[in-house]
Parts: sequence; C-alpha cells; structure tokens
Amino acid sequence: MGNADYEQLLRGASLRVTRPRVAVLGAVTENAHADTETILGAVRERLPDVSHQAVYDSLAALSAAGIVRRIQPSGSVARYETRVGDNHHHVVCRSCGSIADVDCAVGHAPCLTASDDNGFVVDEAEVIYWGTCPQCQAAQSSK
Amino acid sequence: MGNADYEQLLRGASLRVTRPRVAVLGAVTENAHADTETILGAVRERLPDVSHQAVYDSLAALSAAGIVRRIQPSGSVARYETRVGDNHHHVVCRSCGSIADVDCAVGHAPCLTASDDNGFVVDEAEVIYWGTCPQCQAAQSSK
DNA sequence: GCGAAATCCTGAATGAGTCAAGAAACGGGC
DNA sequence: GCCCGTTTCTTGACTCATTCAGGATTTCGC
Repeated sequence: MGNADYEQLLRGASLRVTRPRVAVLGAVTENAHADTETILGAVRERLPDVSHQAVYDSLAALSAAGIVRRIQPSGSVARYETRVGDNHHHVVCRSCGSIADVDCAVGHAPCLTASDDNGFVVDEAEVIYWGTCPQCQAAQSSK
Repeated sequence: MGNADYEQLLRGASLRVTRPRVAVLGAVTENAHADTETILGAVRERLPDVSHQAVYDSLAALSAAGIVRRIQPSGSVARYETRVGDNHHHVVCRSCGSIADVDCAVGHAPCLTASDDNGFVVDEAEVIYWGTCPQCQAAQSSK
C-alpha cells in the first residue's frame, strides 16, 4: 500500500490528510498489533519530527473513523491494527503478551447476539482468547 | 454471605486468611464490576486502616487463585467480580462505562474453540459486548 | 492565494498501578 | 497456648502510558 492509498482512506472518512496521519496509518498497517511506542518509532522513520502527541491524536482520529481498531487486553498497553470490519478476534499469550489474529470460529457474527442484553443496544462483540503462544510453550517445557 | 463463608473460600484455595482478604472478598461480592477505588472504599468501611497496597495484593492473590475475576475493557480501569467459572460475559456501555452480566448466548463455551489457533494453546475465551446502556439511550434520544 | 477551523508541537500534569524495605500477622508444630 | 519461619501488610516513593493546555502550523474550501 502506498501513501496515495492511505490518503484515499483518510479522505473517504472525511478526515484531513496530514503527514502525521498518513505516516501513522502506514506504521499501523505494517506493524499489526503494535503498541503506541512501536508505532511512534515506525512513524519517526518516515517523519522524524512527529510529536508523540500527534501520534496519539492521529490514532484517536483513525479509531473514531473506524479505519484502525484499538485493542487493549487486560494488563497490556493499547495496541492498534488496520484489519477492521471482518469480524476477527485475537489470541493473547498470557506469558509474553503476543497477539495473533483468529477468524471467528462459528461463522459470521454469532457471538454478536447476547442471550439477554439487559436493555443494552449491542453493536459489537469482541472476543479475546487467552492462552500460551508456541514460543512460550517451548520455553516452559524445556525448563 | 458471611465472613465465615469467605474464610472457607480462602482456605479452600490454600490462601492465608487475613482480615484484608476477607474484607476485599466481601467488598467485591457486594460490588460487582467495581473498580479498585470503589473496592478500596468498601473495604475501608469494614476495616478503616487498610492500605491500598493490601487491596491490590489481595485482589492479585484472589485473581490468581480463581476466586475473583479481573476484567478490564479498553479504556477502563481494572474491575473485579466474584462470579467465576460459569462462562458468562459482559456488556459494556460505550458512553458511561457501566457493565452488566450476559450469559453465554450459544450454550456452553462454544466461543472457546478458535477456528485456527496459530499454535496457541487456548484456555479461556473472554467476550465483551460493546453497546449503549438503557440510561444513556434515554439521555441521547432526549437531546 | 486567503482565512477559518482543525491539527500539531512543546511541555507539563495526571493517576492507576508497581516496587521496596521493614513491621506485623498467620498458622503449623510443639 | 506459644514459638518461629514465612507470608502478608504498611508506608512511601516511583514509573510510565496517556491526557491536558496554549500557542504555532497546516489543511482545504472558496
């Protein structure tokens, strides 16, 4: 994906096209599930003088527009990804915190229907699987 | 539930029975989905001189033992509940942050099976429904 | 190009949560 | 019922992701 594509995405969401935003979008695309610090580093490879504040603002704007998705498993800092709108979920490693994508197990949005919603109007279901990643399994069994 | 019951729970989990722990357990039981500050306040009604550190330590010990469950939706502080082991999930209001329980929509632990686990060994699936609570719906429609 | 509005920068503040070291409490064994 | 080793609690300081504020720049419709 080139910068032109990112600009398209931004314009399509009625967002102003600024260099920090394009760079943030690129950084998030190339670093799935990255935390803010990693994104900041990646953005500075493209645009050395961005402030961390601009990155926070951009991420907030992109999240609000639905272009990026913010995920934050318990005990972790915020992480971001650009794969949105396809109903996929995440596995998180309890020991190292790494995250991987998981397509929804049971077809299309079955988990979206709560049996008793207590009067809430539900618009999204988020699933987080907790477990141990292959690396950590190997590390533990070799002890 | 009386303190004797809480003591039983603690002993059953091979945890030492201390007054802060009993008080924390009581506070979490009576304040479902409460954040740490609320729990601290409730604990101090029973035991005025507990330190906040003792509450953090107790919550960590109880969580590790599986007696309480820690939940932390994105953008929220940590919250705790005592209803564990029954595969229920949560609805979170996007505008006020309130949380309600939801029994699993599709029977027993269906969401526990990821379609492709990327080599992860999954031991738990956590589902968070995002939406708007009745109060916030009313507040928004009356604007 | 021009100007209003949005966005970005610099720099400081917030606050949930953690760390550390010594004091006190728990509970198994006598 | 008391002792002792270990766990837990207290006090107090500290970390660090994230947010807030005010002024300077940039964007984009006209």
